[in-house]
Amino acid sequence: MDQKAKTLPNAGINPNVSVDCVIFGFDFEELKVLLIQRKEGPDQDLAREGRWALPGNLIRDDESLDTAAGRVLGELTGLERIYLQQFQAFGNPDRVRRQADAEWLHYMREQPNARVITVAYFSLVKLHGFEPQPRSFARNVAWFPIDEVPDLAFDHNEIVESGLLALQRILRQRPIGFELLPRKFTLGQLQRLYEAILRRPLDKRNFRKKMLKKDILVALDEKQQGVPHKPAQYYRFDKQKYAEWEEKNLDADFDVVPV
Amino acid sequence: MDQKAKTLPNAGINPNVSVDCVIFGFDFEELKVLLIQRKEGPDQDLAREGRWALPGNLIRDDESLDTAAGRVLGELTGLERIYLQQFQAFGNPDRVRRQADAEWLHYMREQPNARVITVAYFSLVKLHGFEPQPRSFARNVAWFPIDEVPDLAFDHNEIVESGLLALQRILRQRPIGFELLPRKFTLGQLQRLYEAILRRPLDKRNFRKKMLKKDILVALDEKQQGVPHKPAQYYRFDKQKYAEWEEKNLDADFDVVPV
DNA sequence: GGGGAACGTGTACTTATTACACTAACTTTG
DNA sequence: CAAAGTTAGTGTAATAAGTACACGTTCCCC
Repeated sequence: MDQKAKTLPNAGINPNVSVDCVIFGFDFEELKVLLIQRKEGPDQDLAREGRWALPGNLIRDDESLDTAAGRVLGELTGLERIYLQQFQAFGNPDRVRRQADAEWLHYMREQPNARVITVAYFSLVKLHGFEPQPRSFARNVAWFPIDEVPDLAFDHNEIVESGLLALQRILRQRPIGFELLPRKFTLGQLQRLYEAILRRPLDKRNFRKKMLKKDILVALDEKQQGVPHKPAQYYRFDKQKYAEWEEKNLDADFDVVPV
Repeated sequence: MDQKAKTLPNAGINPNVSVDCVIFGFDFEELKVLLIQRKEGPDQDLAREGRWALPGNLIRDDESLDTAAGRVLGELTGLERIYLQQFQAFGNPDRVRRQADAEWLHYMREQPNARVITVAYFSLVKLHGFEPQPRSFARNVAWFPIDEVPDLAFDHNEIVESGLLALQRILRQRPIGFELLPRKFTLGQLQRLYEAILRRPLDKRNFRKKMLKKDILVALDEKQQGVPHKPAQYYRFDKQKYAEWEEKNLDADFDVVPV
């Protein structure tokens, strides 16, 4: 039985399940999403009409969902050890139908109506100083401001929407915003990040008060340089201190947002 | 191509994706989980050694994930319009392997190493006055206290754990506890429900103060009868009032728990 | 009618949230 | 080199929320 499997071009790949990643980045001004256009080839009409889509792929039979998402991300960005979290599975019967190309022919005969279920992840990338390169399955890669996401392939607009909601929810439970910033950052940058994700203005003094009180930031011996205004103090996030905070507040949310 | 599909016993069923439900109930004392033992038959060794398992099933090609979960629940309990929410997909490569029975033989040849991905839902049932009957795919059905869940089939223990965490999280964001109680209930019962889910004691006066202040409960003209202590006031949850609360507090959690 | 059991209530203290405006430090421009 | 532009950085007073805590009440049962 393995013999036949090995002769199939897609052996070892699960034709029913994919992962898709909503990759967020922050350029100190806006929240952005990384989208791709697929290469020509057998997958071509999966993203019909050249539309932009979320990076994603069918999973292999030997990898977990998390691993598959990490693989997709790695293939696309070359980055590893990136914040990655599953947030929802999508499986409406009309969402994605596999194309009836030769490679899946056997399978299509047996499951003419099956659709692809996708497990969606969101991912946070320090886009500071990182420009994604088209590679592997992507013909084209680009960051889009979250407010200017075009019509995407399949149900990917819905997935982006849900991903943003998930990000907002989790931002108020854990300090994941730092995953989107370089090691050193200013409080102003951090506040703009929170405002970009939550999509509302926050009071500067209250935000700083609440953030500093958590005692998870350490001020560096360094200030901004070359800015046309009063230079800001740099801080970094202290993982160790956050772990301590967490231990003392086992059940509580990590909420730095004035409601 | 449909011809061949129709001759297959499992046509229209997706062999790679299932849904599983963590069904919670509350008997005024403990939080409970509904588990099943499967019927003998082709599925028999899916739940090896007669172990208890979560209710679940492979999905059909013509239904959404939510629909599939609702179907499983309906087949099992006869109940409909029950609180049901997806919380996580599980897909470790070693979690569940399809058995190589005759029905899936074609498929098994092509995907010898595929495993079943499952999308897990949690569900809240008013178990008050409801006794589940073994039916459809279940040989045996029973409620287990959340602290006394036995060794389950596959990775179902892990799924139950995650389901409880998801329930705890969401209980602090929305007033879903009422889904586990009958229409009329006392504040004491409500508090015990919160304590059972969150697994810690809450201060009675503070809990009542916070809960009543939300203005989502209405006192009924009725008190407990036949109890060997001072009879408690009955209340009911007012969905309309909660909708109003929600509108006024768009971003906030619905948190009635003294931290 | 006494004991057992859960119900129902209030207050004083501490902590968190909110709203709000000006000076400081740097660059650029004229 | 002075003025304009820009963001940084800071404090307080008023209100709201959270916390800790104890005792009389009302029913049933014996």
